[in-house]
Amino acid sequence: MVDSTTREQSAKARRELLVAAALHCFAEKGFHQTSMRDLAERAGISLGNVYNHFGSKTDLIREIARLEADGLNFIYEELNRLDDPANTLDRFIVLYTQMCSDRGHALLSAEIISEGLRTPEICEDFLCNREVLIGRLSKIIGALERASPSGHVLAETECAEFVLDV
Amino acid sequence: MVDSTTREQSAKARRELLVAAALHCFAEKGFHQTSMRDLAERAGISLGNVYNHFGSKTDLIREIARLEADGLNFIYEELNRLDDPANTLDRFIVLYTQMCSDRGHALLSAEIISEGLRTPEICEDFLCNREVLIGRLSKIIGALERASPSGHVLAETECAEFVLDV
DNA sequence: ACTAATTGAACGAACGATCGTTCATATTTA
DNA sequence: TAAATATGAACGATCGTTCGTTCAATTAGT
Repeated sequence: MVDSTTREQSAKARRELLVAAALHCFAEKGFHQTSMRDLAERAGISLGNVYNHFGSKTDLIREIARLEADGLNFIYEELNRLDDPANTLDRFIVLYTQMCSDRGHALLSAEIISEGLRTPEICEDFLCNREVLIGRLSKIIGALERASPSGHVLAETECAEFVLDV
Repeated sequence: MVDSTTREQSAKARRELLVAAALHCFAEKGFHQTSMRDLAERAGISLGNVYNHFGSKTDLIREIARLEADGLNFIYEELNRLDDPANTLDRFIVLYTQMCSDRGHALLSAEIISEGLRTPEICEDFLCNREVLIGRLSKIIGALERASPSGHVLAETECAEFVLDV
C-alpha cells in the first residue's frame, strides 16, 4: 500500500475512456442500439472489463445523463446573475444556441429526453435540472416583460415557455 | 368476382389494428424496446402474420412516422391562413399546446425525432414537414415584428426558431 | 349450381444473430 | 505471493425474420 495512486489513476483513466466511448456511441447510435461490445471495443478494453467499472448498462446510461445534466448546470448559473434581464437573456440564448448546434449534444439530449420521459428514475438529474432551467428562464422573461411598455406580450411569454419545454 | 371487397376490407382492418398497436407500444416503450412479438400480441394476431402486412419493423416505424407527419400537417394548414398574424400565432400556439400536452404524442415525437436525427431516411416526411412548419412559423413572427414599433426584437426571432427546433 | 383449383391470410415453431451478463482463467501490480 | 485487474468464451434470453403448413374465401371450369 506504498503507492496506491498509480492503480487508482489508471482505473480512473479507464473509466473516463469508457465514458468517452459511451458519449460517442450513444450519440451516434442511441442507447439501445449500442451494445456493451460496441463500448468495449471503442474504449479499447475487453467486454468483461467494462463490468469492473460500471455495474450494468443502465449505470452507464445514468452516468451519461448525469454528465449532460452538469452541462446544463453551466448555463443555469448564467441565468442566476442579477443584472439587466435583457442582457442575461441574450447571453443565455447565445450559450444555448451554441450548445444545441453541437450535433453530438443534440443527439444525446434527444436520446436522454425520450428515455427520461419513459423511465424518469434513470435520468432524474437531467430532467430535474431542466425543470429548474425552465423556471429560471420564464422568470427572466417575466422581468423583461414588466420592463416593456406595450405590445404582443402574450405571444412572447408563451414563446418563452416553449423554448425549453417542447 | 362478385364480392371482392370482403377480403380487402378485413386485410385493411387488420392493418389498422396493427398500426394502432404500434402507436400504443412505440409510445409506451419506444421503437427499439418494442418487439414484433409485442406488436403481434397487442394487435391480437400471430407473429408471422405481422409480416403479411408490413415487410419489416422498419416499414412499420416509417408508417408511424408518416402518420405523425400528417398530424403536423393539420397544424401547418392553420399557419397558411392570411389574416392577422397575431391571431394566427395565437391559434397556432393553442393548437400546438394541445398537441404537445398529449402524453402519447409527446413520447412518440421524442422517439421519432431522436430516430430521425440518426437515420433521416426513415422519418423523411416527419422531419420535412417539421422544417416547413418552422419556416412558416418564423415568417409569421417576422410579420408580427415588422408590425411592432420597438424593442427586444432579436430575442423574439431566436425564440421563434427554437419553439419547434429544440 | 356444383366442384375443382387457386389464392393469400393466419399461424407458430424454428433459425441465426446478438443482447446483457457472468465466470473461470490469465496477467499485471504492489 | 496476494490482490487487483483484464480477458474472452460461454450462458440463457430475446431479437427480427423466415419457413412450412393450414384453412377459408375466391375464381374458373363444367
